[in-house]
Amino acid sequence: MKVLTKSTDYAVRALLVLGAHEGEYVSAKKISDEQGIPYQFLRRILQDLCRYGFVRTKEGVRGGVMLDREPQSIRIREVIEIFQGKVELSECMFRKQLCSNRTNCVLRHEIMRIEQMVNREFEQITIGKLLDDLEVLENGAAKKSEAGIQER
Amino acid sequence: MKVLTKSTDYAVRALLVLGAHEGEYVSAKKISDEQGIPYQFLRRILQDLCRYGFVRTKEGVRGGVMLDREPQSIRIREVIEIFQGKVELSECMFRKQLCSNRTNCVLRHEIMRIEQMVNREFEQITIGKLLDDLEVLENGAAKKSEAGIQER
DNA sequence: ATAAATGATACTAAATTAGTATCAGTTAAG
DNA sequence: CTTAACTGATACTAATTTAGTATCATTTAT
Repeated sequence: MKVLTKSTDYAVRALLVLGAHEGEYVSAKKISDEQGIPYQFLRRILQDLCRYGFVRTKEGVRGGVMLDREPQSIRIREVIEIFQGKVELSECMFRKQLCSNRTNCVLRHEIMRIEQMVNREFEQITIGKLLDDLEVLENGAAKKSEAGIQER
Repeated sequence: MKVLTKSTDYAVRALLVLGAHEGEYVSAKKISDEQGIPYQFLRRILQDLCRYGFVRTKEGVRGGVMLDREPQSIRIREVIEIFQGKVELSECMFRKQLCSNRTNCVLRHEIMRIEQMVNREFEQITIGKLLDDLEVLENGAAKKSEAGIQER
């Protein structure tokens, strides 16, 4: 049972990189190299993020991709929904108006409950929050930044 | 994002049927017909459930499958693990001792938290509990049992 | 003019999930 | 003592989803 696909994972990672460079255009090439994400795959992901208004792009030399929303406003749930669709139950339960057999219903009910929980959780996690976590991590690891050393 | 596969869904439904007939051998054929589950598919699922000790089987005429554990002791988490493996994160995060890059770590951390939640939930749902829910449903639908009809 | 970028989109490959088929062996019952 | 109703074991195919590659056109800074 895998929760996140590569697409979602890569998208989040790309958004984090962009969040760390707000206001700048960063090229897909750079993100790809930095994060070890297959270039063409990442390209498509970024195009999707653009279509959905998460990022804006600029063509040509010195172009690239830039966040187009506040990091704190970008919820992981949204990202998951773009690349994996809505969290849904054992789907069998949807087709046929309402599940024809009762045994189905009871499981369905429990699963819907759990899925709502999961959705609420993913709703609370934002790119902004993850960036904060990242910062804490970096500062903990080695308190640099005194000399203004930029790290990865 | 699909939570349960057909295998798990079918397995749970089969276990519910068996739980409703404790102490009797029920044939795969009957379960298949009753629940609309592809016969051969169900057969394999039942064999797995047998290997893992959830049910016992009896060959030959009048044979079939019977629960081999208390319904209340069978946790949905166990069933999911048999057919879908452990609930795991975006796997990319496991390979390589610990995720090589930091951006990975922060998401990973959150996802592990959520997955633990989900696991705890699925741990709480048992076949016995679902059977109880079912009973409530049925009684609500048409209150018989006044005449002492044994139900489950 | 050219190199560095994205836009759009088609294609392939790999993995997972779902479903089918076959044959051998067991057993109750007529 | 045969037959029909069962499971055991396992191989196979099909469908779907996920992952990754490739190509060509267009834009733009230098």
